[in-house]
Amino acid sequence: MNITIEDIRNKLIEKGLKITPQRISILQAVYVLNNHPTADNIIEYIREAHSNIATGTVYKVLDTLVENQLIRKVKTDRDIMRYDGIMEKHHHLYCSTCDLIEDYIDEELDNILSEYL
Amino acid sequence: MNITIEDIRNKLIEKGLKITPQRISILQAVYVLNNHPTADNIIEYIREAHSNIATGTVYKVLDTLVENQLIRKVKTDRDIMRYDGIMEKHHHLYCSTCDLIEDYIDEELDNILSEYL
DNA sequence: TATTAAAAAAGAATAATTCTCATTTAAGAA
DNA sequence: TTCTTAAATGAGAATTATTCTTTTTTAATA
Ligand SMILES: [Mn+2]
Ligand SMILES: [Mn+2]
Ligand SMILES: [Zn+2]
Ligand SMILES: [Zn+2]
Repeated sequence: MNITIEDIRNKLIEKGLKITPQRISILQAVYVLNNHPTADNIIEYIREAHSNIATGTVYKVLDTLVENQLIRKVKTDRDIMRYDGIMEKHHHLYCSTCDLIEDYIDEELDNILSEYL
Repeated sequence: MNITIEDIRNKLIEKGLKITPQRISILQAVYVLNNHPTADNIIEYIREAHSNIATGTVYKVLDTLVENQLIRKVKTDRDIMRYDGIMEKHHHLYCSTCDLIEDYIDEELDNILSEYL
């Protein structure tokens, strides 16, 4: 179930967003890095793959993707924003020591929370 | 149930902390401002009351007070730390629009959460 | 009163994010 | 295809809450 560049283009098109190499790279990076990367992780990843990209562009594009519900922002205890390409409802297990975020699905917890009016 | 300067001195003494005018002012400010003030709220409040204080001192003292469990840090959606002088266990209702934090006590919720192993 | 470790003052440094503005480009029109 | 232009990007300066560094002051104890 690897996501292709074509899939990414389609996601952008569905949202009526202009297709740019930067947007494709960034969305792909979020998927590939897939453990809630920081903006910096994404910048590093894209620059390693030989294409340069401006820092401001990355933040701008990430915001656009969040606004269009293609990715999500994840806050942690630290002052660095994390990004999440998984849009299905899920919780996070978070270790404040090493700043690791693990996806966590628990229907029982969901039920308890939704029953609590 | 107003907290006096003497109460504040005693709290500091109980924790084995040196009594300084800055520590007294800051802890008092947290109590008086009492709606989860920012470091800046505290600085403004103390400076209005005619005494000058260094920004770094306020952050340092707040950290000391947190370490000694005299106050708590409260994170919000914004990048500004809030401080809480109420040490009894309580939840927070948070409005991300106006950044207001309201204390919230709900034993039923506490029970549900503690029963959820 | 003298001693001294701890605290505070002052202001520079940090760093993630945002902002500004000149340049480039994607996408639709002709 | 070429033209047009609103939108996107690049480059780097600006922002800002917080931390750090160094010097000076002070609270607590003897
Ligand atoms: Mn996740
Ligand atoms: Mn509170
Ligand atoms: Zn860990
Ligand atoms: Zn509100």
